[in-house]
Amino acid sequence: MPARQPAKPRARRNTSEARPYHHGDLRRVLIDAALQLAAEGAEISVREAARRAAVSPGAPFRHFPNRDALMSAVAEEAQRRFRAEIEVALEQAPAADPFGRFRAFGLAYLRWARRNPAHFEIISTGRYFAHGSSAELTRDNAELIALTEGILIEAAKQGLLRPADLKRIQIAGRALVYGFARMNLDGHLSRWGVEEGEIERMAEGVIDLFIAGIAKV
Amino acid sequence: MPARQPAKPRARRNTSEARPYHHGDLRRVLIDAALQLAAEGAEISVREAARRAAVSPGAPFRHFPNRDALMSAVAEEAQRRFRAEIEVALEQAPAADPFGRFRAFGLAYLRWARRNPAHFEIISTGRYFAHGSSAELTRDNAELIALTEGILIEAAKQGLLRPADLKRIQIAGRALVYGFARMNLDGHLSRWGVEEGEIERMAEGVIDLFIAGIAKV
DNA sequence: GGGAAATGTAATCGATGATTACATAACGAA
DNA sequence: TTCGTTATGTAATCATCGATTACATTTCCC
Repeated sequence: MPARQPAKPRARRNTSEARPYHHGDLRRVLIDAALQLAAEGAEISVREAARRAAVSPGAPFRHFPNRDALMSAVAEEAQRRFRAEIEVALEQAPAADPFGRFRAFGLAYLRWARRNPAHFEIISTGRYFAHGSSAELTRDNAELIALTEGILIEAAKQGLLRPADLKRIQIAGRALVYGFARMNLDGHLSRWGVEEGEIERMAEGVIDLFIAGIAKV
Repeated sequence: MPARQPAKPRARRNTSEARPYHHGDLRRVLIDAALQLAAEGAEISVREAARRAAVSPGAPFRHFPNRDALMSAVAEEAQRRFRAEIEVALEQAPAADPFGRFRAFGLAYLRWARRNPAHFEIISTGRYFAHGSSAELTRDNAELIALTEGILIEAAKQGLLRPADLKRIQIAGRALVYGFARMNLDGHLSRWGVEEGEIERMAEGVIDLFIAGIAKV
């Protein structure tokens, strides 16, 4: 693999500067800077990312045709982390217990969204760039959808569900989890009188309520 | 009430212009222009609103200290319309039928969000301004929350619910509806294979599924 | 070695939110 | 009616941002 080292320039011409003219991996650094900007609650701007990479304002455009492309790359990275964390959580839940898996999925989803609000916003909102433009993003997303679908199919196979259209259950479940995550993100929960300390517990309660609602009595 | 007429200026000095120097009700016109900008899917910019009001770029700042204040006023107007439409829908549903009312609420909510995506986004996201700054917005919102609370209390009083914490049910229901609205808004539904024509039906199905889940069996 | 390609810089453009000094109209008290 | 005060709009200006272009430097590969 061509993991280039920064490769100290052979001849240094500069009087005092330490950084070589070429940056090493500016693309990567810009994405990380943007991710951190978001995490700090700031707007992501190309210039600020460039500033943090100690590079001229025009440099980023060598790696991204426009701001949207940077945002798209940022979203890809965030979505990768999101998916990875959920999959780790699911490894702890036995495949034979669909409701346990559903619960684990929902909790991991909500926990990540809560810990990474700005990143969650970027990957879920489709306001920062055209979501269709990234194949990787689409793939990661489809993978998560397939995951929940598999869980529900298993539940149906075991005869755990009340009679209902599977797709409808799946979408309702996702809407519930997505909605809770966004209510928190958008500051609705405090307006609903849910204290910061209660959120985690309320998340569990809401998920369990949903499961009880679809489970055969 | 001091509903001032535009009050044709007594003496006209201008050679050809039709519009008087003072605008009549620029504040109102700016809000409407901004609402229309949003409805057209464009970004709301102070300058563009001023342009549409045929007024200089600095004029809006006589009525709004900054862009956020304009956005806040826009949100207030949108939220007023939102609340009004939901309340009209609820008038059609008898108070004695809580589930019918819950259903009517959800459907009216989702229909408005679907027909006014940009306005819904503005009032729900809290990304465009500080939501706490508008008392009117807070009041309209609290009113809607109280509405759903009343519905659930009535359902409990009639013994229609399975045993569960009311607040938990309320938040779950709101998360479900909010989540569905946002999934649609954020383009998730198409990624989930829900065609445009199916959305309305799917919305009903999801709401009914939730009601069935909380109803006593 | 040396030329082509990649990558960064500098200068510049148009749009935006915001501020300031100034112009004009409306209002109200004498 | 008149005249000063206040409200409201204009013009000019600034800093920031995304984006483009011409140019400089470095790396890569034949």
